[in-house]
Amino acid sequence: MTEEQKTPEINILNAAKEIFERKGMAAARMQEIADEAGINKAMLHYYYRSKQLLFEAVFKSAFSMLAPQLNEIINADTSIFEKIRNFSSNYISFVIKHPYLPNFIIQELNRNPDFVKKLVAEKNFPNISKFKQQVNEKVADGIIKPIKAEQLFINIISLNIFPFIGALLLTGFINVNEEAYKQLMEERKTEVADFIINAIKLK
Amino acid sequence: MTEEQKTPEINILNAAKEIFERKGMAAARMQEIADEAGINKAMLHYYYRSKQLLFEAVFKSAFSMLAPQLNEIINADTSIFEKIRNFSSNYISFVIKHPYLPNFIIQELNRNPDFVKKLVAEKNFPNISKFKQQVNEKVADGIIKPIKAEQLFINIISLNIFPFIGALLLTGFINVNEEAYKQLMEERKTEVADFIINAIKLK
DNA sequence: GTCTATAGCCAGATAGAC
DNA sequence: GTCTATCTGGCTATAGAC
Repeated sequence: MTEEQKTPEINILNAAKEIFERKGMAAARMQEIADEAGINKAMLHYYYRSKQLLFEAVFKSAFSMLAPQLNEIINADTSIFEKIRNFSSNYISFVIKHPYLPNFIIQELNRNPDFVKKLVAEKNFPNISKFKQQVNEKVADGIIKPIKAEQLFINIISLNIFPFIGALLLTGFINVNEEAYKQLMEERKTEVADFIINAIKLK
Repeated sequence: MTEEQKTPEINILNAAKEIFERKGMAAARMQEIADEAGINKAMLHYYYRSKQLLFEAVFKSAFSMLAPQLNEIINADTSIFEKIRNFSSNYISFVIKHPYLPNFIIQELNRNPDFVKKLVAEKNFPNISKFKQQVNEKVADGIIKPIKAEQLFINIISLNIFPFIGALLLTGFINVNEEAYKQLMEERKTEVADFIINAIKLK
């Protein structure tokens, strides 16, 4: 069906995502969201009561799209190298489709640190203990070089997420246009995993 | 001298940095900046005319603190491995002292993409061509594994910057307190360079 | 449920006394 | 140069007709 049959709630939520993710909570305007949704400003309040509540709905929805992606690296039932390859490839593909999403999450977490405590308390953050154990085993077995699982985790996330968050900064330095930068991101679907595996593999 | 002899302009600029970097342009309030500076709101306008102009002064000042740090990796007159070691160590030390700065820069660039074009045009971005040449040489000489200089550059920046921008997200996953996370960042002053060098060094 | 009109508040900016 | 008081515009939120 080309004609989407969506409820007003969903329609508003999608419009709000669009605007909030691009502008952030503080700079977003309810009028803009209404325009994006093709409805009246009053409707936003009718369905979501306030800007704050609408924002929270968007944030939760966005976070629940990102978290499972990150979860994959932690609790998949595959070898450590495969996890790294799958995650990098899948995650980069995902973010190419949702370029503003990671920036939005991180931005709003930074503006509102209490969110994190709440999300942790609600078990919205997968625990990395399984990944940690796996890394420690491989280190002990002499498969990978000695490295703290936490540092490896930080490296994997950094290499996959930052190039999107810092895209504008990086294009400024590298001095390429948007098209060429996209090409670099495509390459990273395999490049990043190769880089990480080279860094940790013994022999 | 313990009593700082600073002009009102500098005093305001410092206060504005503090607030803008933590809250971003849109969420920052002139009243808050005035309070932080210990002066009246009207003074801000007397010295900087408008919020927008004050913001631009802050952004330029912040960017000019960050850019030279990044410049170092590109145009230092040392071996590629030393560059990576120096940069990682220096940059992480720097950001530990200015934790909100990279996030602020990236955030405001993302909200205002035209800034980038302006900054590039004003030559505020160092060109990476020297770094590129150096990487290509080392690849040709069989010192490092084949890798595009652009990808290596992205990796270096990502590994050094993201852990600060995404600190809240990462602490959520790793499930450590602020103190333990700081300790991880301290370790990264050498860990990051080791990781990168392991990834690219040929045997 | 959906709209128009408007209340009410808040923040940037300025007027004007000192 | 520095302050208090105030204007003005814009934005969230709601009242109320349909």
